[in-house]
Amino acid sequence: MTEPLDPDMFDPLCPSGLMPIRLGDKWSGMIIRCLEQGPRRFSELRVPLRGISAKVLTQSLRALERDGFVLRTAHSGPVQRVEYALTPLGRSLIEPLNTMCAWAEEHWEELLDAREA
Amino acid sequence: MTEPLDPDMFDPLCPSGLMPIRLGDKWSGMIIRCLEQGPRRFSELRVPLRGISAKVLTQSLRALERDGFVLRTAHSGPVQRVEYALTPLGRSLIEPLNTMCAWAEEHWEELLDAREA
DNA sequence: CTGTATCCTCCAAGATACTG
DNA sequence: CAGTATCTTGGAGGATACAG
Repeated sequence: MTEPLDPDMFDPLCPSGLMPIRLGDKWSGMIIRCLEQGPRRFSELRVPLRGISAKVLTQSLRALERDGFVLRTAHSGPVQRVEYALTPLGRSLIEPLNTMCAWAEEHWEELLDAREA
Repeated sequence: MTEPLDPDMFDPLCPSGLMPIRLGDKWSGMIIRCLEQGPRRFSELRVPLRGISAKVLTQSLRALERDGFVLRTAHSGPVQRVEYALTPLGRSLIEPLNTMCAWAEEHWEELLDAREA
């Protein structure tokens, strides 16, 4: 491991390098998982993501939208109603996300044990 | 999605919640991938991880060690020589990591396109 | 070679208040 | 309801110098 990896993780355009940009933050992964079962409204997302501030949720959602993971739809009407849904690209992330979570469920006891020692 | 997820992502002990702790940072995932092919020395790791400072590499390695992903071995001798290797737990992360990277390789064109628009 | 010790900067995230 | 506008802060990450 003295040579750059293939693909080079530090190429600014490298896939691996892109991941942290949007999934390395605190909320993106969780938001995507919250949208797995179908579109949700802004305030519906705040419930399972307890603790998230409106500002941060807005920021995260905007970023996910910009990157094509999420689609924002504002329904006009007497009461304001905005829905967020996964795009096909966003849905394609569900599987790798689940792989990670499956790993965590399978190994977190070990992790806790290691941390104590 | 108005109910807590199952498992609840915000349980302090939840697997999903644990992930960002060690893999959400900038370097942990990459370090683990750098150790995939076998043990590496401190300075060998700095090459592919170009740009990482000694301080940050040390911090990351210590954390990975504490969590049981990496094993540190100091070989005594005339010249100091320290090797880092994946533990079985660390190796078990390779697959989910590769799943993520495979996703990225497959979709980053879409991601770039979305970002331009 | 393998780190420590300092100092510094930046920014994600949170708190709070306010708006159409 | 779905956000914006400000202000603040903790801590990750980096630069540099030094040490065993």
